[in-house]
Amino acid sequence: MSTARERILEATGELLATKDALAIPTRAICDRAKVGMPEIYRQFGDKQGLLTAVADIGFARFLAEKRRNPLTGDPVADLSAAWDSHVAFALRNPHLYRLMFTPTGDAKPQAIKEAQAILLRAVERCRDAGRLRMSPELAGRSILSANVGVCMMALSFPELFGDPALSHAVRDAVIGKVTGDEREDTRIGSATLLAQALVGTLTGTAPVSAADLERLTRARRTPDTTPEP
Amino acid sequence: MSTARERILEATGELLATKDALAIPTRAICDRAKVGMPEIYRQFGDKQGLLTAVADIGFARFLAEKRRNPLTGDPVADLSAAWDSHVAFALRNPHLYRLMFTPTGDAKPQAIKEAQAILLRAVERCRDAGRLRMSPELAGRSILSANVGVCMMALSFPELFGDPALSHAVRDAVIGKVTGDEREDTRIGSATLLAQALVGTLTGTAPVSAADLERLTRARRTPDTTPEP
DNA sequence: ACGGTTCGTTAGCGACGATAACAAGCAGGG
DNA sequence: CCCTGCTTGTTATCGTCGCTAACGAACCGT
Repeated sequence: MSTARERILEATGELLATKDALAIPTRAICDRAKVGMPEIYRQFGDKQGLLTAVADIGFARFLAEKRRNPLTGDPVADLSAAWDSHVAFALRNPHLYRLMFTPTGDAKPQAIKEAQAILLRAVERCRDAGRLRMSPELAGRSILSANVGVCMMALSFPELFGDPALSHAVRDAVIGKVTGDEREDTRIGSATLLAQALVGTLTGTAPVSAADLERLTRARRTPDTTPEP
Repeated sequence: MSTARERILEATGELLATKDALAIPTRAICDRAKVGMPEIYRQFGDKQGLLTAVADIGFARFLAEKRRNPLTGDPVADLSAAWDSHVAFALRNPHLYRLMFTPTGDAKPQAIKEAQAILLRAVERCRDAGRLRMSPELAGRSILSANVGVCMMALSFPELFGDPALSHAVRDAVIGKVTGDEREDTRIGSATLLAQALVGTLTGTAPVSAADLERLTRARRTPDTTPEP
């Protein structure tokens, strides 16, 4: 048999799969957990305390799911995968997600700092790969803010904002801005082709190596890594 | 003397400036509005009905504030200004904002479609100026989702996400991606300079006009407007 | 065996959302 | 004028909620 505290947390989590957190009566929790009402207040002091404890457990699951995400060689692709797993978690546990990311009153779960820390590490891998254009802190918070916004809108107004293409658009926008958007390369590449064509038509000589041009443009690009004032 | 309905709405709005919506007792509303309790239920049928009515009034103020925003010649700059006024409104009316954008239960205010419509018009002005890279609908929803996310995180976790620089970073990211980021022009411009230098060194002739190259690159860019499959 | 801690049970308080029942005012038509 | 119908105010009450007090039973180490 599990302890009373564990049963209360588990029962709350199960009821949270059906109703919103504030719509769950403590008596229903006690019934399901086979516990008397005072046990909740002995263990958590408050209903808010119970809910924040549940939110923290939710964060633990959330972060465990993110840690289980394998790291590929491309840290930017890992950022995208983390974004998608975030959205999937929100859609799979809507009420728990709202409890975690829109705390009521002054009951802010402190586990969000850990989520930010994990994102920070993922962003720092991008920086180490030379693919970050701002401070890791600002980058991580930008991604998390936009990610939460997409999830909240998808949960609150699914008919208008539930489209997965919306999530992908915002994801590519913010990740692309934070890291060096790979479209830059293709665009500069097309300008390179243009330059090659110009050289070819104007001189009739063989075009310059694309690798040479790429090296030159990369040299021009790196100073942009410093944050704007 | 105003009608009972107006007094109830006004009283609720005033109390909403101090507490969260769900923490406001209907009796406090009745006391302040000088109304008996049944009046609320005669007018709005429900507390949810009252709150959604208040949320709709909040949307009206929100949209009026946006409409008051003057239109400059640069539609992209107008998008940025709209983003900033959105954030300012959220920080000025935190509880009302949460009531508007994170509805409880099934009480979704329908006024959000109007907000999306206004954003849509602002985005279409960008498209008419040739500065849009996706469908206006997707663009508007992307901006609104990210905007709401920044506001919600700033309200819920101000010590971590209250930095205005964070709002600006996400704003520039999503607006830059949706419209044609002006950095593209500068980057392509530098590549153009590179091409000019190449042409100059390899041939010794006068470089091609930058306007000609810009016209060519713009011709290559427009097909990207079509949404990805 | 004993005292302290944890857990379960009952009962109850005060506040809340919501409703019923009824009275007061005020319109317009006979 | 009264009668009728509608909106507004008043009081009382119901059921539920979060929360607590009081008491008792089980457990555990010394």
